[in-house]
Amino acid sequence: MDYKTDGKDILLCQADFDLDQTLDCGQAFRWEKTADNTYSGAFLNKKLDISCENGKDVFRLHDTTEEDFLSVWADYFDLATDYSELKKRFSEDETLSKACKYASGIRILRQDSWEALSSFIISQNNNIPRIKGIIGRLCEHCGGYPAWQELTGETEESLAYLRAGFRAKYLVDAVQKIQSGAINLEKIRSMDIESARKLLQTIKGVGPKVAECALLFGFYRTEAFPIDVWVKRVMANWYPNGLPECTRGCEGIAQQYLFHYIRTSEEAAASIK
DNA sequence: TTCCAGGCGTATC
DNA sequence: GATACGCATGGA
Repeated sequence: MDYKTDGKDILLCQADFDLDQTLDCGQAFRWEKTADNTYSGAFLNKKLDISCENGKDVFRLHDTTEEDFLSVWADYFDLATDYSELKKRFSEDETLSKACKYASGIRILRQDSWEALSSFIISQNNNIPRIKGIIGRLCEHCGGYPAWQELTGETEESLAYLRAGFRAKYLVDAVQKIQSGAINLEKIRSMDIESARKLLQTIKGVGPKVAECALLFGFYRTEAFPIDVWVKRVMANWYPNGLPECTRGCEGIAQQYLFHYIRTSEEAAASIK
């Protein structure tokens, strides 16, 4: 890892990292762009302002100790993974090659399991701006993203301020199942993926898609492959016979390039039905 | 006004 | 097991 500290900030030199593509691509919902090349956000109860210094590969993590950088942010931003190598693998496939070139700075964020699970419960049949709105109200009300322990005792009615609609009762059920011990997030971490999928789907409002998102973004199970309305279009248009071999074991990471590509690129939009 | 959004529960066959 | 439909909310 190529970085230095000046006693106040961390300066990180990092390839394959673009703030817009990573922090505003629908995998995490509480990073806010505060200026050109600058985002403000948080992981658990640690806040961070991060800016790109040269429009390319130099990043400033403001007011960050070396200890926090190494023990928290390096992991969160998945700095130990070689995305150049991954993209090289993916680029054996023609469409993936285009998707990786289109947004070459996407990384998977290693998020908190509860935040990812609850965020993607909120995400269902919803659009990204409104998901951010609901999560923003939740964080404002709780003074940061609430741990599940802080939500025990909440009801569909007491969560009305979120304006989350029918999803509020699903959050309540998730909290209750974790509180009762029926779901143990730490144990899910070490489960085989099929058992983890089944267990997560015992929560009301958690089906195949939300479970895959929780596993990919909250548990870093890179083989999890969330299929939403956009990825359905990806599969129907480009992979009617399934994903190519080169994605094996990292289907979820490939998915993030494809999701971003079909959702935002004009080139992709022009080539689909 | 109608349609849609990082879907899922339920009813019905 | 497959398919159809309703669902809260708010922006386009």
